Amino acid sequence: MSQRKAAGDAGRATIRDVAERAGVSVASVSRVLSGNYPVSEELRRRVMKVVGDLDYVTNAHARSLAGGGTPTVAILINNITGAAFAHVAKGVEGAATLRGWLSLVGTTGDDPERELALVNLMRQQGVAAVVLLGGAYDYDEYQLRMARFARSLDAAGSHLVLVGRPPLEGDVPATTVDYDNEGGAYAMASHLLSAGHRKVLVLPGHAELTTAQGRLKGARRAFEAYGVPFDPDMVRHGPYDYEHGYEAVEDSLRDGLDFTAVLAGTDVVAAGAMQALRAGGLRVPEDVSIVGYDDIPLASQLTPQLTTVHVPYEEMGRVALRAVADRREGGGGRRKGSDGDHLVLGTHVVVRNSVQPPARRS
Amino acid sequence: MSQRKAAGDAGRATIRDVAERAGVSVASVSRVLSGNYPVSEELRRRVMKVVGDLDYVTNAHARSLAGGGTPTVAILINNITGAAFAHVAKGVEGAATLRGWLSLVGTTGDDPERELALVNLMRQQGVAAVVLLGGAYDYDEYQLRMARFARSLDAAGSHLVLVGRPPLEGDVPATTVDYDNEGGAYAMASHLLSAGHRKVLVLPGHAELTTAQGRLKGARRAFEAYGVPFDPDMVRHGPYDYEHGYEAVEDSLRDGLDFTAVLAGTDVVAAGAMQALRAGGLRVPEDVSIVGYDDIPLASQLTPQLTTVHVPYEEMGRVALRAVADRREGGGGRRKGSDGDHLVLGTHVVVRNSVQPPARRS
DNA sequence: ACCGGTGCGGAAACCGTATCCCATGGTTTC
DNA sequence: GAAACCATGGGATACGGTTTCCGCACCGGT
Repeated sequence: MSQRKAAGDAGRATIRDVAERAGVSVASVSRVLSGNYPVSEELRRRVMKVVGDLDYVTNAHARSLAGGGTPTVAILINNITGAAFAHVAKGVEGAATLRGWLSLVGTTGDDPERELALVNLMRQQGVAAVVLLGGAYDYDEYQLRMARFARSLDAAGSHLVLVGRPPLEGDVPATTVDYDNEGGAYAMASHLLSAGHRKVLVLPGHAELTTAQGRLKGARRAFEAYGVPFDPDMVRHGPYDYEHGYEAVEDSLRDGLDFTAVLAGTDVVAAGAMQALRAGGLRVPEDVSIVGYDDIPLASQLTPQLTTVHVPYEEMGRVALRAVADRREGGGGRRKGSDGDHLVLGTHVVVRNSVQPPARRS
Repeated sequence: MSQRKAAGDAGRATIRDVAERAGVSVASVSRVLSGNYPVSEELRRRVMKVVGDLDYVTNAHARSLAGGGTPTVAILINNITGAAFAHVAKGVEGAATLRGWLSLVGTTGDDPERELALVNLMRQQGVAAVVLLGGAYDYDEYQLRMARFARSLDAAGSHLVLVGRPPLEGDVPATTVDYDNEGGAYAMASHLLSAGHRKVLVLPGHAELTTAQGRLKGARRAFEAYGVPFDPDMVRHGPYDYEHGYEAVEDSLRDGLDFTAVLAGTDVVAAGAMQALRAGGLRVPEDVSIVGYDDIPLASQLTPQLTTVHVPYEEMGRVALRAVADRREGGGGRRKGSDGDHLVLGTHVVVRNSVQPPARRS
């Protein structure tokens, strides 16, 4: 339509508008704003005045096209509603902000299709790194897919960070930030065993989920260490949600399963289990003990407060971001599997009030 | 360094690389990819082959500079850890994804400074809209600040959406998606009153927070409607967290306050209150009834399950995004305060097991 | 066989910013 | 007093795409 010169025009002000109005060159405005070049006080004043008047902000797209631009991290999360993930996200975000980085959050809803789309989207955005949160499904296809992602991102100058899942096999350009999942489960199960429990209902999670596998394995090892036979019939798999905890216990009670404790794969599952026990007329922890995993706020808000395994989610987020930042600054030095590509954080049992020595039961 | 032509070069592939390798022009590649221009089958095939080989994705920055680009919504949230906010975010995200929009999440940590920085950051990103989540602090300065944000964004072709807080006063270019906060509180309080409760401890939240003010006002109106005098001493203000709920009840018990029910401003506050009551040797709901507000998953996971007010958080998110999308498509027709700028969603009481008629107490 | 139309590919002009290179004027140095 | 220099500001170009405008072929019609 019009010559786009019109004063009160719509659309945002450009650096050119500022330059023109201040009677200086575009380059000068850019320099005043980025401040990486000597400028006279007079010039700075004049430019800043106009910037204020026009409420000008630089166009981030143009800036990053031209080479500048603030680094961005993308956080890919299954479900923004999950407390544990939210804490990791918080950690990443906080650490990113601290360095002036930007962070995006995308949710995949557990849909591989959507995950693919998001990774590509992030690649388009030219993000410095993509942080993938949560346990992985242990299919071969999944491994391949991730390896492809990693290479793809790497080729584009970006980087893949896996948080809360085991590292990829082979020589894949990705960083993993993990926690001692199996160790936590071992400690947690040991806690129950040393309290005298022998009949334990185990709700590790989905059988194909790496976190569930690790937790189950840790528990198993503890049983072995205590010389207690591990009964596979006492294991019920299912999703990490309240409903599963509830139903698993409900079913077990109906089936007449004999147990004095529940080892839940997650605090939320534990909450469901607790509710089902109550519904079944059992007291916690007098009749049945319960332990969880994750140590989300919910754990200390339940009655009784839940004994659980603390996972340093927020710190994992911070560590993940630091890893990316270091790699980016450190220049692309060593690349291949030299360690530093796999960080493992510790876990520990938090003892609260949901465990007692087993009472005699029917 | 080198002439940037080198084949296995680092950095992502450009559209030029694709064109060259496919033996066609840059324009043709662009056309094949955006698909808004007729292309021969042969050409499409050749280009797609190379795109696959090179694992090429378009540079989002360049694209949006050139006019195209996918619209982006920014979600600004106080604390990503809050369940209610997370649900709104989920709603926004879901609706955005559905239309192929992108969404960012930023957290302000309740820091006005950071909020300002984020809004500017989003302005730089050229987002289609900025969605601000959560109750507002009712200072005059805050109103001014928001009005400035709104105008700033509007001038840049973006738009401000306020979710879960009352609309801005005056003629400000912003959309508000709100819920019937006061009505919900009115209904909730009525529920307690009709059960026979007359001594109610009220924990509405921070006195300056608009949501807290609305909830308090609704409760007050219910008391009036029932002809029950409202005792200001029975109101304890504080943050919307578990600790506040716990401490408020703990203090009230210590002070010897006489109450048969707790009207909490939030489910999380209710959870804290419940715990404190138990710690004080009181049963819920036999000795003291409790109600919450928000209806986050926690509410139905507590024991007893919490009677609360359902707020359609996720839907609010969807509605917020729809409002933005409509406005963007509908062309900048009407602007000023004609309604449609303020949407209000309904709330309703969800009755569970945390309320009983009052028992006789000391 | 010539002409107009149609369909498709190419060259070039932007989009808004950062930066490289050069011009200029005043200051320091011999 | 002239030459070399430093501090600044301006002009031009690159970044990676999209899109408009053109031109070239190839088609059918007369």
